[in-house]
Amino acid sequence: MRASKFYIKTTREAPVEAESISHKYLTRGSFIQQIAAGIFSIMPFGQRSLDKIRNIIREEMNAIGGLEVTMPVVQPRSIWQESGRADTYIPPLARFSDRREREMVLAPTHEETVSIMGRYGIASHRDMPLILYQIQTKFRDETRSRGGLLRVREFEMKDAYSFDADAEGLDASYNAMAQAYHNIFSRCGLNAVMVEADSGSIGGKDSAEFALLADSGEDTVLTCDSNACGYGANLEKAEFLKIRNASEIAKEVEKFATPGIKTIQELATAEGVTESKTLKAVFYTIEDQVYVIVIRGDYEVNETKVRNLMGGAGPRLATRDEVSAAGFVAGSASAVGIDSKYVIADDSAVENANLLAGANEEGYHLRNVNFRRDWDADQIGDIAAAVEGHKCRRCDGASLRQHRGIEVGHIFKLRTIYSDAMNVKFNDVGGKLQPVFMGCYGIGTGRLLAAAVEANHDDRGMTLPRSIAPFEVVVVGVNMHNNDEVRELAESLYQQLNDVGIDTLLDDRVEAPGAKFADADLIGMPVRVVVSPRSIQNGGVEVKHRKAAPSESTIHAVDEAVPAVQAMLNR
RNA sequence: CGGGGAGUGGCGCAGAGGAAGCGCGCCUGCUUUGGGAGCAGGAGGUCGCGGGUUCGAUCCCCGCCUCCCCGACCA
Repeated sequence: MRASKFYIKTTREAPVEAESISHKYLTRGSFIQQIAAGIFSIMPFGQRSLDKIRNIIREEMNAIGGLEVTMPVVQPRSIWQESGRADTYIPPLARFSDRREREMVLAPTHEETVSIMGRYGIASHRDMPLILYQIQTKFRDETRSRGGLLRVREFEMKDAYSFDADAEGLDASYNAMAQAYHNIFSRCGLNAVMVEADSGSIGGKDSAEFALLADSGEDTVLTCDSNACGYGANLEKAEFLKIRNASEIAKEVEKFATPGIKTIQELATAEGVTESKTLKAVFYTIEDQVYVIVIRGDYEVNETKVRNLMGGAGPRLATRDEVSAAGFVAGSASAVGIDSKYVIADDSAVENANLLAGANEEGYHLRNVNFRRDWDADQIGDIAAAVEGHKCRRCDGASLRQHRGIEVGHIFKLRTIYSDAMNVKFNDVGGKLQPVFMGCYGIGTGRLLAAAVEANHDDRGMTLPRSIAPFEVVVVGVNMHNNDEVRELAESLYQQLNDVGIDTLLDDRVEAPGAKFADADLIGMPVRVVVSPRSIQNGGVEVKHRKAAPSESTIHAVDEAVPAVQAMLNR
């Protein structure tokens, strides 16, 4: 490709609203153009990088037997009613009516349509395993967009779906997909970690997320410090080892005055004990009912874990009015004297004796409160949030470390939730009708590009790996428009590089050399070849890797230039 | 959904109740040519939209729209 025929509209300055590195560089490099909040056009440079990403994904999907399909963005709402998600997936689901007043949605994901595709043809265990995938546009109307392509409303996703006859088959498909994902991310220059995750609104059982650890991410990921252990999970899912207090004989409850004390910290300080000797009471509303959630004072509640414990209903913090209407005294609240139906407890709260708790009376607390004797809960489980420094539960010792991360991929074992709802069934070996075991697997292509920039850049621009940079090599002809020798050599080199299959851009624009160098660096041309009167005088052409300093170029004789470029590309 | 901020040529910004400006970019010509060149001459704006106040509003007032950032959190 010749730069004079390409659409290069780089700028020195990025729009003020561009906060993240990837947003700035992708905008300045004319890869993307914003149209509305969370809605972008992809420009020619961006298109080239995304095409390369898509091809890497296709190769890896095809390698595990995936078959590419395309499913519709616009779908009748009725199929969402069939799966039961029409009413549970409300905010992100963009709806409209067509001219016949038929209710339509813009697809945010494709479990429904792929289930319909699956049930059309899967009749026998012999039809499986089957993996279908597509690379296609999604729309989610809820998420607050941010960071350029990092989080958008309209986005392209590679979504794959597996169909298997049983749980073992699903495990095999899931594991093959996990390996394919590792391959994809490493080929795109990303060191992504696979961590356990909550399955959220997609549903299903096991799920894992692939995260690029980066401060610009909006995900929180915890990993075990021990390399041997390797445990990792996102915040919604992460478990940790709860350190129990030393066991004690239960003592008599004592009520005592605590004027002005409202917080756990104040209470623990006033009594001269650690926060682990206290019980914290927090109020959540779940389906219009106020619940008191009890957790040991040194831990925090993880809402996602509460949702899962309560069967998927969305908890939210109760309002001040709801709390007082339910008869609780904020600041001095506890589960003591509360009907256990409305009490949810973290296991940390029930495993420790003689704790401090609110007296449900303004200005009073209780000493020596004990589970079962003084209060009870119908729902008990792990609902505590892990934070940096907590001990790993997997290896019983090492500390958990907390990171920010960009979620670049997510894989789920759906099992039979969609096949049951959507009637995807097959005859097993014994001739019995069984639901299909499904899995689903997603990668956001645009986010992957943005993440790759977050992970590969310097102060001059992007340093994307060869595999996903828009071009592999740029040949810069210095003043080639008015120097025949330079022009002929640059043209010849351009031809030779193309002939050996290297994706090359010839910068034949009438621009000052500095402008061409600045653009090559901004866009992140992996290898730069300079042809100029000076290079010719020095014996040939200059070859430089993008990551090398501007002074670190090497001169190569003309007939050795192509092998030198190939060697540098492959290093 | 809550809180904060911002809308002025393609991009970055300034501006004042009375004839819309600067830098970058763009066009033409000349000069220049190794890290975003110089000179000269040009093109390009419904000052987000609607209403109000005023002799006069891009500026003041009211309403709306859009975009960005932060928070989605413990009583």
